[in-house]
Amino acid sequence: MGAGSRYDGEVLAALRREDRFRSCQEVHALIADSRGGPQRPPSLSTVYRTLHRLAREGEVDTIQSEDGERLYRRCETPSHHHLLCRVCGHAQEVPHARELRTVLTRVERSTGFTGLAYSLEFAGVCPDCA
Amino acid sequence: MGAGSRYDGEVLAALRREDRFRSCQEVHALIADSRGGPQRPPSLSTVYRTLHRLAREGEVDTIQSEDGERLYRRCETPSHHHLLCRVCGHAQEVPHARELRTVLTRVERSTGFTGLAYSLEFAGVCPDCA
DNA sequence: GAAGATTATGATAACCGTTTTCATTTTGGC
DNA sequence: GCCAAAATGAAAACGGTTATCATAATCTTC
Ligand SMILES: [Mn+2]
Ligand SMILES: [Mn+2]
Ligand SMILES: [Zn+2]
Ligand SMILES: [Zn+2]
Repeated sequence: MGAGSRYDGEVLAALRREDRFRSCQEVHALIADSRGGPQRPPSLSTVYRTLHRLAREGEVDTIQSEDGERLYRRCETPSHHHLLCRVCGHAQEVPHARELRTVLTRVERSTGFTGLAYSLEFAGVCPDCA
Repeated sequence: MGAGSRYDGEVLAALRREDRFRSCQEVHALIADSRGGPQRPPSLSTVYRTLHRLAREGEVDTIQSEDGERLYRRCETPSHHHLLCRVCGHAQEVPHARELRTVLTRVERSTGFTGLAYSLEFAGVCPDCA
């Protein structure tokens, strides 16, 4: 059932090229650049389809930029939050914050909501940009 | 310096009509519906401009829906997180979680990032939908 | 390995929320 | 009222994403 694309490897490699979230069009350009020779890169359609599927399969994480662009990143650890540099866009994973367990049960009890989930993201200025 | 629109009142009233995040086009439709008589509603452009400015001024909060739509809500408390029902879309504010102070300083120290900010959102199933 | 069915790909158009443009209308100061 | 400044409406432009469909690659079965 390997319902995969022949470009999965190159797409994931492009995402790993630098530690930041990338748009589909950036990934497409990165793949094109990484091919010196005359071999043609995948079409933009294929990159869109591949990233969409990789996200659905949980292979890549997605966020939405402020202007509605979908950005992708290949994450390493299973449970983490994202920390982004506001200046250079550098992204890194920070370990899951245990304190959120307490918060979660408190919110569940005080509101009556069930099946609670959360999303926590950080933004700041990285050491290089400071 | 009241650089406001003559429709601010109606836009905010539409947002308050029901407790959920609304898109610009929804707000536009709500305003149109709320006018029984022959008086014409504001144009869609004006609603876009008004919501954009109200968000910039901090009068309304914005989030991005999964498909990239910008959604707006008129919030009441100064510091809070959002809790959304996955079924009906109901939104409510939950008080700011103090535990995040600890998390924030820990992330700052362990990563070297400065000027850290966070965004924490909750989603679940509200009592009515359960 | 050939024939046919199935799936992936590429080029293009369609889609849709949002922004820009600009002519017209409304507002505010004098 | 008169003029300048700001707001509005209608339409076009924009940009990221998805849908379409003909073609190409891959897989199945014999
Ligand atoms: Mn991640
Ligand atoms: Mn809010
Ligand atoms: Zn940086
Ligand atoms: Zn509900």
